[in-house]
Amino acid sequence: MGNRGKASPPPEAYRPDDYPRPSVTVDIVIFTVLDGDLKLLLIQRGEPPFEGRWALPGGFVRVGDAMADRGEGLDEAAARELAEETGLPEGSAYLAQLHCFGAPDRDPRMRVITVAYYALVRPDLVPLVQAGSDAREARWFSVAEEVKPDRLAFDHAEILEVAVERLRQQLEMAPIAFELVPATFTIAELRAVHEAVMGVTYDPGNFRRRFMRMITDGIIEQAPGKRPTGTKPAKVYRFVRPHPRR
Amino acid sequence: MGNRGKASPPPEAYRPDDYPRPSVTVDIVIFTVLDGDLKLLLIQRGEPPFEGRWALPGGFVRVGDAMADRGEGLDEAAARELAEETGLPEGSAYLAQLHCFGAPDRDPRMRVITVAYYALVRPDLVPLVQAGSDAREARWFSVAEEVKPDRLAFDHAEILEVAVERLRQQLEMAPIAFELVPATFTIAELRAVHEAVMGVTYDPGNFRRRFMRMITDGIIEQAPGKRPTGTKPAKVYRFVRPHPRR
DNA sequence: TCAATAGTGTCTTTCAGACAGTATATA
DNA sequence: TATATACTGTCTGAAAGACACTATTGA
Repeated sequence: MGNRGKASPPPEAYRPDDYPRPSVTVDIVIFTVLDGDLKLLLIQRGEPPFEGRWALPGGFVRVGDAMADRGEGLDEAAARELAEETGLPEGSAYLAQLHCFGAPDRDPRMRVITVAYYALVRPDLVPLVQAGSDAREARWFSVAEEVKPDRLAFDHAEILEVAVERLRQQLEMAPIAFELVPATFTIAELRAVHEAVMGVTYDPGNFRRRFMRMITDGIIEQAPGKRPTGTKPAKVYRFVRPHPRR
Repeated sequence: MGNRGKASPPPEAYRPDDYPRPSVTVDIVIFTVLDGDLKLLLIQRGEPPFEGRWALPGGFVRVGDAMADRGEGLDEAAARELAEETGLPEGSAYLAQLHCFGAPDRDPRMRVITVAYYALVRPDLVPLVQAGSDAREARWFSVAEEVKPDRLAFDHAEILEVAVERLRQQLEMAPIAFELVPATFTIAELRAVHEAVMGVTYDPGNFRRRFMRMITDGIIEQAPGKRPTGTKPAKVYRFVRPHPRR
């Protein structure tokens, strides 16, 4: 980028300060899996536009005011928002940038460009969530059963759609399922996460074998103890780098 | 952070207009493959900062000034920049959003957040490129041989790195190689593209079989004619939806 | 005729999916 | 004892990689 930037063939030398600037926000699609169901944290808006509607948590990126204060980076802003909205300590959830949305009319008030992130909260942390969240109403919704995309504020339905798509894709490519189970877990629990996210069922035997390979690959290892299941107790495993952020 | 309205747990009701806003640009990593080599279009900067250094083409997103004019969307801005910088008609290259970069100090002058895109230009269009590009010096660089990441302006080395990574990933997942060959192509040409992008060599026989499957899948089909190769002429194929944009 | 590339065939390994079978806990 | 789930084994088919082989052109 550079100066010049404006119109098609104009020569050079634009002082960027001359350009109108958009507001920039981060919005976060916060997922967890509870009881074998993919859930999403939404916040009820307290004022217009979309008053009373449910929306993704988010907020403005702190940009600073000039030379002195340059504000925060995008990942930083997202981590801060995530912590603020959930009450969880920073770094306790997986967080990754998703996509940038900037349709001119996505906010009726003004031009707002948002950098969407998605976050994965381990289910054992969910009980801690409500605690820290601020005044506004926050609730977990079942993505499959409860979320009504056309009732979401702004373009958040579109963001959610991209997020689910990306989550599914990542789940098949990266060792990311561990971000959605407690520190130790059984194969069945891991399978439940996959099934909840992908919206399919997996053959228990085949699924197990697939993850047994991760043991020989050194990605997961058996942990001490067993998990009672109602019938035969199951072995528990843990992710080798115990719940890595990145 | 010091916007006057800091913001951590504050109740509500910020008039977004109160917040300082960043400049927002789009930067485009424009790839092509020429002579079996992955190339990148860079532009030499004519003024500080980074005067004389090579940079990704890009420019400011038109944001409009108020109610009346809301400006353009991000994809729109990227398509416009791409057209302006290459002289190619809009829509003649594949274009997809890559990632958003917003480190506070990525532009020494001021706070600038950039939405990075990557573009794929078919090699048969490359000769048309210089024509339309404006006064500034633009040149194709071999990504493997010529680009010196630490000589690039701003954080463009980082953007490039992410772009190459994404391109490789996409090449293995999506029918995207067709964006880097002429409308009709031989298997060897397609293989050359894959080899250039991935930086490896493929067994010709195995590679062929892999793409023969795309015929039965209806993704590519044989086209009339043969391509002389110096020895035995090769069959030519075409992408079934002839070079789809999206 | 030779060199070079186009194009085909075969063998092996890996892995996913279907599915049967065994083991071990609780009710 | 019954049953539900943990866990193991087997078969099949798809696909990738290594590699040998045939076909067809230009020089």
